[in-house]
Amino acid sequence: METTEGQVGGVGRGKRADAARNQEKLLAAAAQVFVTSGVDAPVRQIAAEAGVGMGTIYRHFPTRAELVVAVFRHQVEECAEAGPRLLAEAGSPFEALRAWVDLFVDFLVTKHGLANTLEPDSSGFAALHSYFIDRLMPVAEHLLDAAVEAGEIRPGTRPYELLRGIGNLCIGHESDTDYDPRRLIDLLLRGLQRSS
Amino acid sequence: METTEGQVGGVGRGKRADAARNQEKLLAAAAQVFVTSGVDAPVRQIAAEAGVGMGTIYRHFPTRAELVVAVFRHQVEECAEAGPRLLAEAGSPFEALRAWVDLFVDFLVTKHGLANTLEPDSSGFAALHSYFIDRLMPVAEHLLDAAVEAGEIRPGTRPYELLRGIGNLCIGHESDTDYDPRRLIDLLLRGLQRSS
DNA sequence: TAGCTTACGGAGCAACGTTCCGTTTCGGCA
DNA sequence: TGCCGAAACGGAACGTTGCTCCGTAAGCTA
Repeated sequence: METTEGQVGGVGRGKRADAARNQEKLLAAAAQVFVTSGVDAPVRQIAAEAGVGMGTIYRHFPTRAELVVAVFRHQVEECAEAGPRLLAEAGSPFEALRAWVDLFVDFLVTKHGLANTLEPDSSGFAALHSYFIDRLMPVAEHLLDAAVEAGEIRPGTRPYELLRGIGNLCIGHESDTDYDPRRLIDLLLRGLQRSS
Repeated sequence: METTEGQVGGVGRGKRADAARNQEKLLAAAAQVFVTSGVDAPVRQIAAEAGVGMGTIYRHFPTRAELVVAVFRHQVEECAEAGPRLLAEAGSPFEALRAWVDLFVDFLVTKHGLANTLEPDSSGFAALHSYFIDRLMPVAEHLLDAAVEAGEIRPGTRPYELLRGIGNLCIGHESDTDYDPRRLIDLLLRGLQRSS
């Protein structure tokens, strides 16, 4: 599951200088292109934007998903870390859950087309799915458990399903001004609450 | 919005015999292929199954969406007609709404990949989206209004959003045994209920 | 600086949706 | 019955995609 070398982050320590440079260029170019054309942008376009050949992009990121993961790693990480913090700060576990879901939705909604890739198959995006789930599901689980514990929501909701549901609801919000996923997600959260 | 001639249903009245025959063959083949390979099946595959050339399929159904619409028209119609009937039969408007949503979900869930095409853009599937919305939104609206009227749910939920939300939640349920859209849709409906 | 290793670039392949047009078939009319 | 224009057919061909492959270029080490 490695991106290029043993561990992530260091871009290219130990690699050849040009390889490290190109990896940086690719990450920057991809981030740029994702903003304008969405995460489904043609690989060629990203390569062109980076001034790099097709071979290079696939050597650094054998799968599109790995490129996407690399680009968004930071933000996913932030989102994951926000979970426990919100739990400590917010007035109640449920409020923490709500705030965290907002964060997650913001993330998905601002990344053109990201939500569509959360499905397990999604033609080669499996790695992306795994990464999201691996990193965020424990956080969601923690928040849900706390809210159950506090008696604010009914037990029985699966963290995985909640994440996928939220991801799904965020699909296609762009280019459709009549559709605001947040309202539906709000309904979902209400549905979660203990109906006392 | 016509499929081939002025009105739907009659397949090919007034057309040449071979044209009518081919349209039938295409509908049958498409229905068949959709079951096994999903609605995203390659056009070539449908043409081959029908024993027909590429040109023929595109002449009859200028857009994939129109083919899909033609194939599922019956079932969409049934679903639409079930709305008022359920309202009359069920114990309460909310129960009718729930039953109707169940019907809708069944429809989406049994058609491999159909849910994915409900987005307004979805690369040429715009016609499909329009058809679904045109036909089903009034029904949903009616049910929602009745439930609001009866004081069972809070007002303010847009029928369009509800339909799209349900559609979205149904995406990707196949090939993921851990994901059951129905549980989430149940949450959504709970969230709709007046929290008295 | 020589030479081995690593990485680069883009031509090339397969699959797809869609278009286009030469060929075939139909069916009304003499 | 035979003719002929219109209607419909089939599939080759085009553009676009993801991805692979390998000859070439660059970097690093000794």
